[in-house]
Amino acid sequence: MLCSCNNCHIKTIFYETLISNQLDGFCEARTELVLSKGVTFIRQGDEIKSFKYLKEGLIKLHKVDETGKTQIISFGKPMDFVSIHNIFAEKTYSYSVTTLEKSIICIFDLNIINNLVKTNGEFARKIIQTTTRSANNIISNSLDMLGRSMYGKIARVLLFFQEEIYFTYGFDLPVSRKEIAQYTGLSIETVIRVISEFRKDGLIKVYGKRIEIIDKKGLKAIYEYSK
Amino acid sequence: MLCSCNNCHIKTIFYETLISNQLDGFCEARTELVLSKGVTFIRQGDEIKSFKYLKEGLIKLHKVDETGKTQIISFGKPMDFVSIHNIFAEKTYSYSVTTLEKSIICIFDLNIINNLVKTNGEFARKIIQTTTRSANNIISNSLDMLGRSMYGKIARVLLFFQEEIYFTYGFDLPVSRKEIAQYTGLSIETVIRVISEFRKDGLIKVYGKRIEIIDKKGLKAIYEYSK
DNA sequence: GTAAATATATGACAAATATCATAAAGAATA
DNA sequence: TATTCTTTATGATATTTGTCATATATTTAC
Repeated sequence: MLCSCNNCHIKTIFYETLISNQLDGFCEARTELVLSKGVTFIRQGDEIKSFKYLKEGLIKLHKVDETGKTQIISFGKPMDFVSIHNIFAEKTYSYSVTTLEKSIICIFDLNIINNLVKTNGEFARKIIQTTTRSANNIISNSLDMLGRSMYGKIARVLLFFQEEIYFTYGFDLPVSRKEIAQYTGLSIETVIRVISEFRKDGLIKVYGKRIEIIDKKGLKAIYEYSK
Repeated sequence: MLCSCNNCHIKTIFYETLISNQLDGFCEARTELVLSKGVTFIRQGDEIKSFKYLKEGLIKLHKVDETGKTQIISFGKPMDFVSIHNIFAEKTYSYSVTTLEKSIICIFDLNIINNLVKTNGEFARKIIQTTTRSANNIISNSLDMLGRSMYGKIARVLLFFQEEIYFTYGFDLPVSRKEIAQYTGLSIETVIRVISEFRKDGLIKVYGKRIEIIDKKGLKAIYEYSK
């Protein structure tokens, strides 16, 4: 069965808003794509033809600015809408999307979604709600970053992976120091140095990509007092 | 007549998507509010009861974080939806809104808008489009700021007021140096110093709040090469 | 498996930005 | 008008962050 995943946010929206015959057609129109780590499956400038949804895995949204510098906009986790920030507003993507781990993407034809928005107001309302929340998250994030020192920025990144992605104190960082630099706006060396300092201060243990958070309170304090 | 403003974006959406009897009821339900400079008409934490639209003037969206520091999120100009970023997603505002100049706000009851979204899919689609575009602007803005030096940040602010608000090379800055600091994440002294430097370098003339852009190309070059 | 490329790490130094102090000008208030 | 408060301004100095150089470890390509 195609629409059988547990905890599927979009399925929940469908069940809450669609009448059952709409739901059936919808599930049949779904495509599932299994992608390995490091695959760029949406490219900045590509025409938007489908609505994508992250079922499993981890992704990054990133873009290249006029000067050629790469910036990471945000990280996406399961149940996130991948393509929301442009899909309803523009014809092409203004950013790229790349998997950071093996991921499963659900793909719906854009016309079907658009049609549902047009013909089902309750569905539309839910979509507005979800896209707005997601955009709000990105906005709070960048505003937050803008006001913090390098220590606060790095602490936030580590806490993000611990609290929102892996839930355990030990985990393998899915991003390189360079990618953390692209996300925080810091230089690579600064990122490496701050991680080293955290290690020397006994806040974390580091074995290459492997991070173990030893003193979470301390890390959180650094984050909070870093304004 | 209540719905008689030219260039009203929301009226355009209505005309394009509503049938005429819906439109009539809508215009009658509208309230217009004239506010002088410096009035905070939406407060962080307030319950969201209406949909607000900036007809004339200039506003700032701002918030206070946990540490008590004020941040300016964005500036709003005529035809901007004031309340979009929370209205469909949350029950209360996560930011405040204050006039920077005498402004006129159009107010619609939230229930009416919500009803239209539910019953008119084309209207819903337009609302999604507008809110998404606005959120995208804020996101590009903060990402852009994150990657620039103090010179680039200040140049951007000055160019913003010239290109998007006043259109003339000479204008009165509607914000204090302190507010520019809250917007850019720089310290007040740095903002003042950079403006002074721009003046000493002949890029602008400064008479208190009055700014005259002398060398726009130069300012733009500083902005662009400031990554 | 070896070579090349990339990622991590650290030191030394330079540049960018913040902080503290002080002062003058303007705006708000009594 | 005098007084207080806020804003703008600038210097001196400290702190933060970036750049360049170099080294080792790790990954990728052949």
